[in-house]
Amino acid sequence: MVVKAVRGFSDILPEEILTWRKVEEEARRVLEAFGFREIRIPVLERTELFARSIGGETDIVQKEMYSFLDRGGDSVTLRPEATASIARAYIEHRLYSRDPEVRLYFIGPMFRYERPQKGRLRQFHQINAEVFGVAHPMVDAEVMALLVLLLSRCGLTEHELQINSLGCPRCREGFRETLKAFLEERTRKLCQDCLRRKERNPLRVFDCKVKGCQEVMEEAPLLEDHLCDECKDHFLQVRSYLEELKVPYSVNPRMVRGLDYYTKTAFEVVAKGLGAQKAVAAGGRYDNLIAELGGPEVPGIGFAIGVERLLLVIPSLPPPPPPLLFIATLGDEAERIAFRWCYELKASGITAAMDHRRRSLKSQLRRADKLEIPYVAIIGEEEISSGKVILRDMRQGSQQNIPLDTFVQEIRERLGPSVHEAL
RNA sequence: GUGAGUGUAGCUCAGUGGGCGAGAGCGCUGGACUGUGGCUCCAGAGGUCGGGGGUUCGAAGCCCCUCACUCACCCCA
Repeated sequence: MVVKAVRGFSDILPEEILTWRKVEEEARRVLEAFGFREIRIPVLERTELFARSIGGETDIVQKEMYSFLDRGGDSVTLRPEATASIARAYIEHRLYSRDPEVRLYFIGPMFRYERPQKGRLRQFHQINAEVFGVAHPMVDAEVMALLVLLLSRCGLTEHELQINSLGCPRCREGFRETLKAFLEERTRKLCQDCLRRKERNPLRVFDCKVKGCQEVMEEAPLLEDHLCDECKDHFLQVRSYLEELKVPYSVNPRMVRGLDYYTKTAFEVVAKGLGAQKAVAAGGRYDNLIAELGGPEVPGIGFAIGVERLLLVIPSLPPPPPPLLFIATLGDEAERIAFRWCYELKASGITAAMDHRRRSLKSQLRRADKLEIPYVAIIGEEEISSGKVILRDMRQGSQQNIPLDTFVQEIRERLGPSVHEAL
């Protein structure tokens, strides 16, 4: 094999497809029941969109984007996430003028130039859901509740919803400075990465894994205690509405965000068995994003589910079923007849198969057995002259004769639509 | 971008004080059963031992470089 798939880009093989479909179908079912409508956004956007929404200083924008100049000289980027694009579409098509509340979802691949590891690829898939136009904390709780519901429907059992409040630009800026000052006094105890974080995004020091840093952060001031009245009240209400819906959650005061646009509520669903990349879904409120992108003052909230990560922790479905009937042939004429029968059966929705390699009857049966095909028809010169075809039940090992000239009709009646829907 | 660990048949893996024409199980093909699957037995096909260079009489095993995969860091779904 000379040419292989590009690093971090993977094929999804037929045996995995049913599990993928189940997740996507559950997502559509649940989201549509909650009033979300599907939107499809382009793979490519102007680089500027992501620089402005995600934040020009974030790692995603700095070093993880697939960006290039197109032939017209414009800088474009394969989307590293969907929220920015959905927000762009919302503004561009003035969807806010149709109804004050707009709910959208999207399923598709994202691209980030990162080093692959468990639960992390360069092309990966997300299920995104966004609500535009409502600032009320009820919506925060509803979105989290439906996320948990959706994940459980997909078969995710061991998971935990963690929530936090990131505050608004006003209170967060103040806290940033407070925290930075706190860190300045303990620089000797911080790791190299955290010294860098201290400058770029001091909140990130909270989720450093180095012991020394964690010890320092035990005593660090918490954002919780520095929220403005509005943010504090919002967070309390979100919690009370989650309780109203009986959604279990825990507050994680150290949870922070890598994207700049988040405000107030942030949440994650973490699962066991995922290694270091243990968040299967994450989201939050972004009340200033639409305005920052040039739209009206409209609040928003949403989440993204990492589909590959979810697939790692839910049971997989069995592969697609084999054909229903295999036609084994002996001789040229039999092969020709079987060829026609297979076509006619498949055209009416019955999956049939045959072998075109002129193998012995034994090897044809062996193949049918290996493929777990439940019925095998046998046709050779004897059957052609007697006008009777053998139909063998592979599970029971029994067989009977059926008339050659009404074969297709006979098979349709016996094995037809109860198993496979007609085309 | 950083670090560690792995690359031997289609798959899962044995094989290092350097000496093998390179093995096993499963899978594949054929036969025993010349037109009847599964079980059993027999036979066969299939390998640039990731790639390149070096050391050596001799390298799958040692040295250097390189590529790929995996996990972790960074970051994140």
